[in-house]
Amino acid sequence: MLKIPEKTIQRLIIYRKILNDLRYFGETNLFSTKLAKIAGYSPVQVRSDLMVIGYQGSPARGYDIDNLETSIGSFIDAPKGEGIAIVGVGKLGKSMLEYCYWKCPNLSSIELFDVDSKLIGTEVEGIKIHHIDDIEMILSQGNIRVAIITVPPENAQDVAGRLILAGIKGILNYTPVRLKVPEDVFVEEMDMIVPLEKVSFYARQS
Amino acid sequence: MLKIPEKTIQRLIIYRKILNDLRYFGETNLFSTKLAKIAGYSPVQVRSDLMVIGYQGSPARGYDIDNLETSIGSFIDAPKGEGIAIVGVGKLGKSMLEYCYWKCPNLSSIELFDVDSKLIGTEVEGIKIHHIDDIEMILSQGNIRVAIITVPPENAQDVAGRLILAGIKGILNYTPVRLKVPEDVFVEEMDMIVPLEKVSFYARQS
DNA sequence: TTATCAATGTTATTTATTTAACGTTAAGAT
DNA sequence: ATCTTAACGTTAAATAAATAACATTGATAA
Ligand SMILES: NC(=O)c1ccc[n+]([C@@H]2O[C@H](COP(=O)([O-])OP(=O)(O)OC[C@H]3O[C@@H](n4cnc5c(N)ncnc54)[C@H](O)[C@@H]3O)[C@@H](O)[C@H]2O)c1
Ligand SMILES: NC(=O)c1ccc[n+]([C@@H]2O[C@H](COP(=O)([O-])OP(=O)(O)OC[C@H]3O[C@@H](n4cnc5c(N)ncnc54)[C@H](O)[C@@H]3O)[C@@H](O)[C@H]2O)c1
Repeated sequence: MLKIPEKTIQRLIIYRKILNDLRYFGETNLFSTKLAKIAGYSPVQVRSDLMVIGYQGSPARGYDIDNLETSIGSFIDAPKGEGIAIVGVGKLGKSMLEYCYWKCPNLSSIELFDVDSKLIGTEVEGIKIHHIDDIEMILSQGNIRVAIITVPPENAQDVAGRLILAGIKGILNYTPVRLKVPEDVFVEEMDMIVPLEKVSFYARQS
Repeated sequence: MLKIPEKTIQRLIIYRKILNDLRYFGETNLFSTKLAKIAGYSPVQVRSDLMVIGYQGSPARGYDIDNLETSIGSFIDAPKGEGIAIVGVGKLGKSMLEYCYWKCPNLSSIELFDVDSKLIGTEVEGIKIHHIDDIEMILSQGNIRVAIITVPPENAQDVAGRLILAGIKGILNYTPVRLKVPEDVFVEEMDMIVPLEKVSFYARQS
């Protein structure tokens, strides 16, 4: 299979979100120029990205919003929806859970894990918190491949190891720890310190 | 001035963090190979990144950790420390504030803003929350160029506009809204939905 | 019916970034 | 003292990504 650049995938996801918003406002079609303008890229960029998923527009009417949104969806999304695990249901974990719960479009299930005995068995958004020791058992049942880590830094590597044993292939890492993982596990760093320092650097340049 | 790639800046920040950790454990020097291994890049990448800041190591002893950390710092950091504004002191904003307050190394000041009359005047971590209407007045005094937006999506664009009027040049945007900003304002998207869908996509491929 | 035109899909070019190659350096061994 | 060697700094090559160029499409109007 031919390798699709991460940046392209990222932009496709952004296009999809924009299309969804526009559809909500009753728009039915648009040209690459408009999509590019909203997304903040060039029209050529947009067109060549759409080439990747093989979507065909019309020179006269541009792209059909409904259609294109569906096409991107069937390219990006898991066919049966994605299940995720959130490990560490503290302040940040709870915030992320609530956000996912209300805002993520293609989420089929959420599992919660912690070690705090005061939390185990309680519910957030109607979802029960399990003990981290049960993670392999619980994840072996469903088809959950993605996890969010929001535990204290000192437990992050240990948790990552357990997640991988339980079959997790993608991680959103909110801790400042650089996790050691096998090659086939995809980690996305969510810590704010790197972006904050980067923004601070560029803000100073301008 | 010659343009430095964003990726290089990002990696330099990561190197610095690693060096800091190693120094904490009493290490005094290291080779590009080791730094690369921990950071997850190639040794050549590391060496050519360090070339950008003009740091010289020794073929025999590699890099002096203390020295290199300082060199990266004086290249990346604002000389007098960076001040930031956090707009929207809700669940997420508070979480970010506490994290910055305890974890950010080069932060000289934090200003908080909200609209909720129940919050105005109260303190978090000893920092008073101001009304958003006072933002221009307050930011005009200090040298704050960076802001974090954690308000509801419907207010994000309005807040961004006010921040820019108040002289902000860099934004960490935690809302799912794609902000319209002038060319010289640097925006970093912090929303989790794009990364989550991306990770989900790649997790499925592997 | 056919000419026009604006926007598309695709290939070619340019630019940016990463990786490889190689000469240089200095500590430690002979 | 000089040889060896492993790691550095730098230049050159390769790869990846974005942009530009251009041929193609099909709706519209003469
Ligand atoms: N990315 C960011 O911008 C950002 C912002 C704030 C916090 N953080 C990081 O996120 C993490 C969580 O922060 P928080 O403020 O929510 O902390 P918190 O203390 O409120 O929550 C941590 C939770 O993890 C649980 N936990 C501890 N060890 C565990 C384990 N082995 N398995 C499962 N659960 C475990 C704790 O019981 C607790 O409920 C920290 O690493 C913090 O540094 C990141
Ligand atoms: N990036 C992520 O992963 C992530 C996660 C959770 C939430 N979010 C987003 O972050 C934002 C905040 O989420 P939250 O859960 O903290 O919401 P919240 O309602 O707890 O907090 C929002 C705060 O913003 C204040 N506010 C509203 N309008 C304002 C204005 N014009 N100026 C200043 N302050 C104003 C409110 O008074 C409130 O205190 C939302 O946009 C949400 O979608 C993002």
